[in-house]
Order: sequence, then structure tokens, then C-alpha cells
Amino acid sequence: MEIQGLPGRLLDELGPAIASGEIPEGAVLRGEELEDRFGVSRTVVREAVRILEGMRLVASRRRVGITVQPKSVWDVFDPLVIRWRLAGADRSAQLRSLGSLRVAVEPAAAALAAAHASDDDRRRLSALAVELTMSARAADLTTFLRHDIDFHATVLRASGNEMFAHLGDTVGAVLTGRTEYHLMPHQPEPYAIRLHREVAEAICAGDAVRAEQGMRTIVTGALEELNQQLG
Amino acid sequence: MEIQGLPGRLLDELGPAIASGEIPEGAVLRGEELEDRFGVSRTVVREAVRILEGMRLVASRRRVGITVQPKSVWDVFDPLVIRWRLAGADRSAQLRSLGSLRVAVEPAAAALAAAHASDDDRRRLSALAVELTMSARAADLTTFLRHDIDFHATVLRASGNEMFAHLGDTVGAVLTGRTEYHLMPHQPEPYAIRLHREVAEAICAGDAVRAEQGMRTIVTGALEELNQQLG
DNA sequence: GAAACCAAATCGTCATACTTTTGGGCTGTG
DNA sequence: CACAGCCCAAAAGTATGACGATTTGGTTTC
Repeated sequence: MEIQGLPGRLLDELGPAIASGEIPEGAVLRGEELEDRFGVSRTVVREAVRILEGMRLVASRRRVGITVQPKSVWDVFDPLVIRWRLAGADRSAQLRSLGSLRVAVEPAAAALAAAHASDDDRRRLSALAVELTMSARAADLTTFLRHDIDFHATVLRASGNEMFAHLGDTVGAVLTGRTEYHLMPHQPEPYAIRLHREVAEAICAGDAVRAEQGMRTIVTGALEELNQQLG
Repeated sequence: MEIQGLPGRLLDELGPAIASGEIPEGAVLRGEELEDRFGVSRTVVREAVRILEGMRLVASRRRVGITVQPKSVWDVFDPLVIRWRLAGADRSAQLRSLGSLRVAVEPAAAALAAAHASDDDRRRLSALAVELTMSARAADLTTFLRHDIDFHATVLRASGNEMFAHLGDTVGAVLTGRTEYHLMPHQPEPYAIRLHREVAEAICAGDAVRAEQGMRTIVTGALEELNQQLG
């Protein structure tokens, strides 16, 4: 998943710094300065910068340097950008944005999944719903989180829409994030778990309406909880 | 918007070729081969490849080369990837995916816009609804398209959600695409236009439910029409 | 036949030199 | 003093040669 090599190391420094706003919009970096600062060659700096340019975090112009772009042009759907923002200062803004996105997308995905899921997907969802219940009862937050992520990713993938499917990792990052930063009840809510079972059953039964409803309740609930926690 | 310089030129060749499937999954390119084929230096090839790697279209490994990644790991939200796919062989798959995405996102955006739009946004939406009506009546498809794109982008931006806002360009690409490839009625449908006016009014009035409903009707209509055209 | 080893292929990194663009200062003039 | 145009230097863009690192696949050896 990560970009590797020395450019990757550079990226791990610069990306979060820019995404968190530590290096503000309009700031100008010089290639040579980066070479010195990180003790790497021109080649490495240029390739790292090219990648950042691909994400629209920076733009490089002759005679002026590498300027940090305004947030409004960033590729906010890039998985790395999302992760960097989640780890940094505007974590809460990012969580809010993603929360709304989930409310829009996941119910639609659930409805599509009810129509298009493969038998394998349906089996997997049933199994995950059970495991979710068990790990919640055992108060095992780590495996609960793992299964929760898996559940939502499976629904998104089962929708048959490649773009929805791709949001699986992103949703995973959100769930991980809110657990890591203690934005979650320490005990998973029994009601939320019942809803996951409900959604799994609906998808298995091919009931698009019920699947969509259930999922909508889950994600709007998560969003409300988030808004409460963040004020 | 474009990546520039020689790497950009390379990208314009390789990106579409990969995104369209012309260079299939698993294919292996060698850096030196690309140097020869395009008559550029290692530097340029490497930077272009880095960008493609950032989009997860390819992965570069020692001793083996630059391998085209399976479609499932591509950054399908990257604007360039979307454009390349729209221009190439799986245009219809891409249009379908984007259609579903619009159905999920745009109604939610309209609802949020009704709550959060600035006065300026509201004025702009009203104006666009009028201009839309006029250019439709004049059968001026070019300006109609321009205003249509502007309308949807404005709603997405007015939602106040940066991720929704970012989909404005993408939706624009979809609308442009389906016009260019004659996947649209040559005369804009009067009913669809009435709906745009309805949405604009609802957002101006702060009526989230009505805005969401209207927008949902618009985008589901567009999706159905698309499915009909594509069989 | 299996395991260890070696060699070739290819990317990764570095150092350096040259080219191209462009912003800002300098100069000269009205 | 204001303004226009020219010129220069600064920074990114490109090219190239050399070397290092790593993986693969065949070959040798036991």
C-alpha cells in the first residue's frame, strides 16, 4: 500500500506536514532545501514531489519553487491524503466529511448488495455479523474493530460498484481512527450490533429496502455520535 | 490541472493505454524500453512511472519491471484515472459506476446545501436554473451543458462538505462525456429542467427534504436513461 | 532430486552538467 | 517621478554515466 524507497520516506514526512496544515497553503519549498534537509539526492526529492503533485498537494514551478496548494484543490479522495489528515490536526474535519460520505454511500451500497451480492459475500456477511456479536459480548475491542471494518468493506464490495468498493479501505481508516482516538463508546452498543445483523439478513434475503434502511440507521447513528463527541 | 513537462506527455500516452485495458493487467514494462519508445531520459520515465504508481495503476519492482496492477487496486477516484477511463474502452462501466455514485451523493449534497448554502450560492443556483431553462428552450446544447455542470457543481460545493465538493469536476466529466458520446437526448427533457428549478427553489427556501427528493429524481432519471442507452 | 550458490537483469540512488523558463531588478527614457 | 523594456540570475526540468541493491532463475554440486 505504501510507496516505498527513499521517496516514500520523504513522503511520510512531507505529506503529513502538509495535510495537517503544519506547512501552510502558499508556503514555498525549494528542491535543494529538501535535499539538504533529508540528506537525499535530487532524484529522490523530485520523485517524491512528483507524487505530491499528483495528489495536487503541491505545484512545482520554475524559478519559484514548490508551492503548497490550497486545500480546495487537494485530491481529498486519495487514500494517503485521507490517512495523513486523519492523523493530523484537521482530523475532526476529515472525520465529519467522511461521516457524511458514509451516510450517502453505504446505504446505497447495501441496497445494491442485496441485489448483486454473490453467495460467497452473503455467507461472509452472515458469519461476520455473528462474530461481531461475539467479540462485542466478549468486550474484545480489537477483534470487534477488525470484524466491523470487514463487514462494511464486504458490503461495499458486494455492491458490485467498483467505486463503492474502493471506499472500503477509507471506511476502515475511519473506524480505526475513531477507535484509536477514543471517539467511540468503550463498549460497542448492543443496538448497533443488532442493526448489523439486520443488514446482513436483509442482504442475504435480497431485501434491498430493508438493507438500505438498516445501513442508513447505522451510519447516521455513527455520524450523530461523532458530532456529539466533536461538539 | 494537467501534469506538465515531458513526464506529462508520457502520462498522456501510458495512462489512457493502461486505463482502457489496452495494456492489460499483469503486463510488464521496462524502464529502458519506455526511454527508447518515447525518446526521453531515465529521469522523465521514472517520474512518470512514479505518478502512475501513486495512482496505483502500476507497481515497480526490482529485477522484474513495471507491472500493471489489477483494476481492483486502482485509485478509481483519481480525476485523471476517471478521465482516462471515460475516454477509453470501459467508458460504459465507468459511466455506470459514476451514475450510481451520483445517485448516492447528489441527493445528500442537495439536502446539506439547503441547510448550509451561502446567500451567494443560493443566488447563483437560482440564476443557473433560469439560464438552464433558457438555453434549453433555445436548443443551445453547448451552453446548456455548461450551465448544467455548473449547477451540479454548485450544489455539491454548497453542501459545505469538501469531499462532495470535490466530486464537482467528476460530475462535470460525466455530463460532458455523455453529451460528447451522444448518450443524451438531443433536446434536454422539459421535465428534467423543471426539476432543476425545483431543486434550486428548495435549496433557496432551506427545504432539505424537497431538495433531496428533487435531486434524487434527477440523478436516478439520468442513471435509468444511461442504463437504457447502454443496454 | 534437492539445496546452495552464482550471475544477469532491472530498478534504485547519486553526482553532475546542461537547458529552459520566469520573476524581479536595473536602466534608460519620456 | 513613472513606466516600459531589457537583461540576468535563480530555480526547476532534462540528460547521462556510474554504482548499489535486490530479486529471479538457472546451474552446479552434493
